[in-house]
Amino acid sequence: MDKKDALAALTALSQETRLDIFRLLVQAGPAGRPAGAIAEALGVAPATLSFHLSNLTHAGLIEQRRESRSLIYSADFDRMNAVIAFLLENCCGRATPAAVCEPSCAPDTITSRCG
Amino acid sequence: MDKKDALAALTALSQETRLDIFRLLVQAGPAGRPAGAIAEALGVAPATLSFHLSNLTHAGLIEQRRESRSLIYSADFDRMNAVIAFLLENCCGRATPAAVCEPSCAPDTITSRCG
DNA sequence: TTCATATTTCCATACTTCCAGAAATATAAT
DNA sequence: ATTATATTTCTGGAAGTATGGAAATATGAA
Repeated sequence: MDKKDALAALTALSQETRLDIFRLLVQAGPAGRPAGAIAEALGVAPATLSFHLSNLTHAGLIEQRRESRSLIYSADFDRMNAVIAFLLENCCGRATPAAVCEPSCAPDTITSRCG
Repeated sequence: MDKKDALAALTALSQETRLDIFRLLVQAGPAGRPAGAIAEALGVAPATLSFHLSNLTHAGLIEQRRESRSLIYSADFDRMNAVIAFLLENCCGRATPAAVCEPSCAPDTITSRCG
């Protein structure tokens, strides 16, 4: 991940509504959540939610898929790993531990380790 | 670290000049760097640098101390650790490894480990 | 095709952030 | 005291971001 991508991710996550959306989707795991359910859970207007979902998507932090009439959004865990790796490498002056981040629905599969 | 603090840190780091400043200060280690040297290194106007330093300070990511006429800024590594811990806990659905982040000038003292 | 549901795009408004010149403040040297 | 150096605060304009109502688009059901 280069600086441009990291800045985009940090910008996306530095807004309260978007951070809330992302946290919700992390909890939801790979199954994700339809836009409507996110809007209801967080109490934001549909147009506003759409604006923020678009922002998170362009930052590469979430993915979209259609299921019938619903658009399902889910967190991109690999991308979030890359963001954290960038921060560790560039803003902490040390090397990155492997795979620190996993879907919460699969806690048994955590593979992180430090060398 | 609560959500409010994490948002402040993410907001601060999501701006290119401020990310550059912080990276420079991480490289500089606990010794830090005077404002003038940062301005020169990054090629930003003094007033602009001061604006960004103030922003980073309020976010808790850097500290200031005076040495004669110079104001020396340095990265707050503990705070950066807390930001990464927040991201791991809240945006990755997993627990935090201990102390992932150390001053680059003291690589021998890295204490990180995963449980 | 007609209707309902789910979501986005368009638009205007309100607000925030970035920037750097000019003036102010703090410290130190002569 | 006067002068020089280092940095911040003040200021205002330009640019970017957030919000939500209304209209448009996409899908599916009757």
